[in-house]
Amino acid sequence: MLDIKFLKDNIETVTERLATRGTVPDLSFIKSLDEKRRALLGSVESLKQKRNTVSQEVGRLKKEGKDASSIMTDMQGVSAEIKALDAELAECDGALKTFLLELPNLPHDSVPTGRSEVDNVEVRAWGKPKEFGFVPKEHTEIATALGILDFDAASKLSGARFSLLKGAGALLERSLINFMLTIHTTEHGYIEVLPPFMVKESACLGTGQLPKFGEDLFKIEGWDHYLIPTAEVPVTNIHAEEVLSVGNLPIKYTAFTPCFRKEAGSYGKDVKGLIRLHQFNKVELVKFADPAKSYDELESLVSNAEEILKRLKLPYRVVNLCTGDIGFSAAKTYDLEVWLPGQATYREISSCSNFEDFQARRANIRFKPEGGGKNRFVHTLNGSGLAVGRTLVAIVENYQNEDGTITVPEALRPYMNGLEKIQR
RNA sequence: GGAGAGGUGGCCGAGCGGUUGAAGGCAGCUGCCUGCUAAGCAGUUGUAGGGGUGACUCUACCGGGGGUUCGAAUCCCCCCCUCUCCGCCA
Repeated sequence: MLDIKFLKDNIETVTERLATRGTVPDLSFIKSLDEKRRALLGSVESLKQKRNTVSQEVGRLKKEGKDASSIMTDMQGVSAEIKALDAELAECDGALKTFLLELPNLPHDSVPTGRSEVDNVEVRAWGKPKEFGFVPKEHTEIATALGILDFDAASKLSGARFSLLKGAGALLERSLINFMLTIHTTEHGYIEVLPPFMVKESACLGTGQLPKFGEDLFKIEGWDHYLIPTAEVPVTNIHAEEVLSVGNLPIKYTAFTPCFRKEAGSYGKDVKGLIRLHQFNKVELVKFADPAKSYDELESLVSNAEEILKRLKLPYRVVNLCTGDIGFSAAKTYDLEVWLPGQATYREISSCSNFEDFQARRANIRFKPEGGGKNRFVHTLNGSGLAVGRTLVAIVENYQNEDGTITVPEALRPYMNGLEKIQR
């Protein structure tokens, strides 16, 4: 959510900057709506002041045993008027809030301007795609043949876009989770969190999934709860409605959770394999930062996620998403894209963003600045560290051998009971 | 699921229809004092929003939302959460 004060004083700038994202909002009415609101507020507050003083007067008269019935009757009218104005004011506030909740974040100055993913800018690349002495296969083919992935069983149980891992496949997924969490907690200083996988509507409003993107969420029938689409939602909202002390910043959490997404509108995209599922595992990194330092924190968050790929020796590149491709709540996003030899392409495996105070304002997460003064909103950041299923895909494809086996990356072996090779 | 108790300021805790933004205590801050010394005394300390260049001032906030009333932290209704006991259960 953008700051209404900033917005109404900078309508043209805001419009221009939002336009670079591809949405051209009509902000013209904001100013008049805000003026209307302030006018209403002024009159209702002076009426309330009148009511307060007269009510005290009534109390005093009654105490003295005098008659107050005529002013009491007068005040009935005043109260009715207050009620009507309050209702009008609430309507005004509601309209403003609804509008603000559906307005995306402003892109940071360092975000390249562009319309779609083709305008994203590669920042750096690490590792060289391996040369295979044979034609590398896609993960589905390899893993299915090895009996560690069973899509037939998954679709019998749950339909399309679900997966079922077996044997060494399930072990690989579990080991990856453990591996990532261990590095982030013991080397990168994150506190591990295991949050609920269902959250209330307010949490989804806080991080920006609602009200606009409800069609992507699974809602529990007959209940005000949603399956989390990412750990970002429960973990960021841990500190909703709180005032943190600046000395504790940055607060860094890492969390493993499954993620549930409807993927509505993605029909035909990535239909094969483990790339796009209704349920997938992810290890998430979340930070609450001092606004002055949040962009440094974004860089270190990205490097924390990169470290996982480096340890696994998986080639990747870092991409600075352009204005047309960053998410609704983000001010700036780096994607990590891992090389997939079976598809001969880089695929997104992590997305790391600084949301600045966009989420903090929604979730009301503040901090007391150094030396006191008014409470301010923190900056929130998060990133995948990493998407576990896609990491498994990358390992299967990058570590495949001509004979159909998969070599286990060295860094992972301690987590897999020393297993060096996955074979039938 | 059944029965009960409760949700008040940074924390503890009073208030239960009328100067109560809220006693008292703790904690914090500021002075003063200083041979009763891990002390004493005095003052002060919330958030959000509106108006004013400003000193300042007004409004709202006692879990959330409605209602009754001239007036609600206090009464009524609905909801949420926490705790205790019972039942069920991994």
